[in-house]
Amino acid sequence: MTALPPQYDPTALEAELYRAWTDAGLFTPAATGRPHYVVMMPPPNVTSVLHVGHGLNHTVQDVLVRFERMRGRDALWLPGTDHAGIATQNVVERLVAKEGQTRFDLGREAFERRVWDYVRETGGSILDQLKAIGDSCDWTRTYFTLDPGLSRAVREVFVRLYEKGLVYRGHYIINWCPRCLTALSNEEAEKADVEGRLWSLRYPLADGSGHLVVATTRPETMLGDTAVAVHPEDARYRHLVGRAVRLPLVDREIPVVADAAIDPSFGTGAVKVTPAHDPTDFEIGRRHGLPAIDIMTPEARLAETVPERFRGLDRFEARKRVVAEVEALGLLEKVEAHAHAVGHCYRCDTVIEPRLSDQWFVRMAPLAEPALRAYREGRLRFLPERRGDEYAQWMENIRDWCISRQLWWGHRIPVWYCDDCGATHVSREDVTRCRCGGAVRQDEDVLDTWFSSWLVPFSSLGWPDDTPDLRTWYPGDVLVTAPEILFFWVARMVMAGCEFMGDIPFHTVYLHGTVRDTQHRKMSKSLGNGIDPLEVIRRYGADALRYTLVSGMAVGTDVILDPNDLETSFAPARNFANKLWNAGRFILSNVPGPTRPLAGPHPGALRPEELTLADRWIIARCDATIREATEAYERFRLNDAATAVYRFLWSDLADWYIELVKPRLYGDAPGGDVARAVALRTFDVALRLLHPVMPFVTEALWQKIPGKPEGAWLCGASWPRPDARAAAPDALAGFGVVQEVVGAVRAIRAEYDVPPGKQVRLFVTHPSAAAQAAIRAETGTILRLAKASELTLGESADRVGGYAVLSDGTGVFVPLGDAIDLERERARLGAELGKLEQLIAGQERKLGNEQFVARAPAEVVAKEREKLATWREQAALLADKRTRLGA
RNA sequence: GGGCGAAUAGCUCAGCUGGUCAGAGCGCCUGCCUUACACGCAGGAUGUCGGGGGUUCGAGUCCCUCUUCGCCCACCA
Repeated sequence: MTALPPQYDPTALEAELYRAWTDAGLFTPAATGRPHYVVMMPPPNVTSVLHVGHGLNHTVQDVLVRFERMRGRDALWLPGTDHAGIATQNVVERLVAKEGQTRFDLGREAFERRVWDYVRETGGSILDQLKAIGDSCDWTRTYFTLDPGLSRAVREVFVRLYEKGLVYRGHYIINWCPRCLTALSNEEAEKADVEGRLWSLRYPLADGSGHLVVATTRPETMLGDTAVAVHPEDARYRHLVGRAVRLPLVDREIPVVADAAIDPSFGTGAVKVTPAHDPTDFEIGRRHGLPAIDIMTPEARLAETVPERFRGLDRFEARKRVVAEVEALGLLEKVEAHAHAVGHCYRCDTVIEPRLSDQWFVRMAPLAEPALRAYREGRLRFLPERRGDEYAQWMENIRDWCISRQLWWGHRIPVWYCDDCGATHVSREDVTRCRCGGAVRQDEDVLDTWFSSWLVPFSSLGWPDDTPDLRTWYPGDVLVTAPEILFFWVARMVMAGCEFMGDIPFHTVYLHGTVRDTQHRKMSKSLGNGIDPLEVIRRYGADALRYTLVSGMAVGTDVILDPNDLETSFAPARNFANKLWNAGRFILSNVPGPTRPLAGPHPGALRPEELTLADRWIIARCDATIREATEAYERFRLNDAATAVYRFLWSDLADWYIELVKPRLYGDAPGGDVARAVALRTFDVALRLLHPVMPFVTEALWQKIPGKPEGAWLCGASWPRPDARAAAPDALAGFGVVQEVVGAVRAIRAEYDVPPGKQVRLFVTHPSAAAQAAIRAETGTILRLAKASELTLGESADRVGGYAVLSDGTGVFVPLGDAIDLERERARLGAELGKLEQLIAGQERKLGNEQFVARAPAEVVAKEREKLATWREQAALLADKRTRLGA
């Protein structure tokens, strides 16, 4: 075989291996009829740039898919991109702004073309970046949520829900982003705690008999007040209900109404009512027939409906102005600090303005019912389990979904209005003319991005047509994502699956953690604390990135990485890949051709009596690792799986088996063929077990395995199974003794500074029966690894030496009289002891000084006392050592 | 305001159904360029398992409480 370089160079191999896998079609499953394993990739935004969050999410998915593929399931991981309405439109709007224009300058059609150009130009890059991570998804099925097929599914769903009465148009208070100029769903309005203020304002009674005090966090909205509300049972205000107050600044008379929605214990128990700008107030307004005065423009500036001096002011400017004027009138009762939650746009973080408008909604309760049932009946499970409660809680309190967006980028709402007869057409096909013959115009709005992504488990497979793909791959199995989109996407996919396919789209939802920095802050562009996965791949390799992410992640916990120290984070995994590489180099260079089968009916198979204790031990360890890793992968404990294989490869195979088997591999030493067979087989197994996590380095090595079938890829190879015939659990204990003996001698050598090249004699005293057998079986190994010239079972005549007791009580004795220069060693110890005694004497003087003890801070004194104690202990140890050397 | 997590070596974390669980990696200390690997090998030090109380023959592991961080939900203006 061609010599492999001593350092693994990921960049030289990864791209080529990836191409080989795709060329071989390994990621495109054939529908063989075997059990399938289907994972829907959370479609990244088409404009997004790969960040480490993708890295984590995709590594987890890829590990699971590769594992199940090797287990023989038809594994489909279906990739796609999301048109991401608001996010993408914002990106292009910024580009247009650089040219000094707005989308309104361009006009709708031109702007849409501009977005399409942008998407076509840059849209694929995120997918290419995913390939660098090693994603084994089926690129032949890649979709985009604005593809014709998926767009047809969107229309079909809209029309069907409309026909069932589950889609409706309504006039309500919705969450409005004054910067994006669109309505948002409740989920898209992220609540954030804000340290705000609560202003108490006096509203004079219209008859001049006094005033009412109302409290508000948004004083500017008073310009749109149309009532003051109190609780009907509130004795303080009962006499005022039905009377009127005079709204300051506006000079408008508004009624005092009684409404049960008011909490008498909060503030003064009297509330200003602004039906056009608050959901609760809107409901109160409805119940009492109050007018709703919209006082704001879409940009959240004050509108024509307020007194002239306020018009055009930004809402926060207006707030200051209103407060100032109220105060000038002597009507500001008080201002208090007030912490409360305020909605922010999840795309641009602008403070949400509740706004009254006409929007399209989905009635969700009927859709939630079967989705909730699936969870309650255990057909749908969550990892970690507690996330299931969040899901259930959300489903139980589900609110209608505002799906219309005042954007230009997205699926246009399939509704046409006739201006002549006023008819509304909701249609799967484009409508060009009304029944009445009049012209029609399509609804200007587009649909929420999530209105297309909630369908992907089936729309990506050809729905609404009844395609073979759909029949084969629906329902899927596992959904892997971050908890942030549990409601946006996961919960809604379950509802859509139940409604349109009659079955949930996956049975398991695995919600992994978030990648955070060492201060536990989420990594983000704005904080500048991100880690660029491509840089990590460039410097350490994709395998190192993957291994680091996987091993840092227990089920449901976050992954903490230091963006300022990639070396600390990623070098260990890179080192592991290199270790694997070198173990492979060694084994492969010593195994020139195919080896004998380990066990079984084959004529050349190894016979049990040919195996040494060490052979049986490594086979047993290998089998145990197969069980451990397999179970861990099955239980989504990817970190445990990674750790198990790491331990086996490094601590067992490399540190022990390879070391001890060397003499058998060189030349024509006896037992060489057995050693080669065992080494190759266990190494092959380890490569398979590790492949899901580190696909590249394992594949590169596996390609060199002698006897590998022509054209076979580890990526498509079978998952290893424990081989009961070759397994030897008893060897675990036996070889454990061997390891302990070697370890004990090494420790003694280190302790007494025995020169590295110096051979020692070794006595094993009163060994247990099992220990005796093990030591006899591997005497050669012990002598070599302990650098001992002879091993005697029994007592030694020497008195000077190092002694150790093993866990089973077996004693290990190393005479040292002839192994070290006793005089020199005694002198060394004596010198060390002398230095220490001087230090101790000085310290004792210091602590004997009453001035010091009385005046120095207590902690300092304590620290000095500790030092003294430590030195005394060290001195005692040195003295003991010297005694053992016969001094 | 409700609900839920987490606090274990200097750092990042394992420790799943109470009894070799006091661990791993990194870092640190001491030797080694031993012909697979110095991205390595061998040896070593380090923790009142957040504080307090309880259950138990026995508790990082169960219960209560306190402290500190984090997450989800919520129309008290």
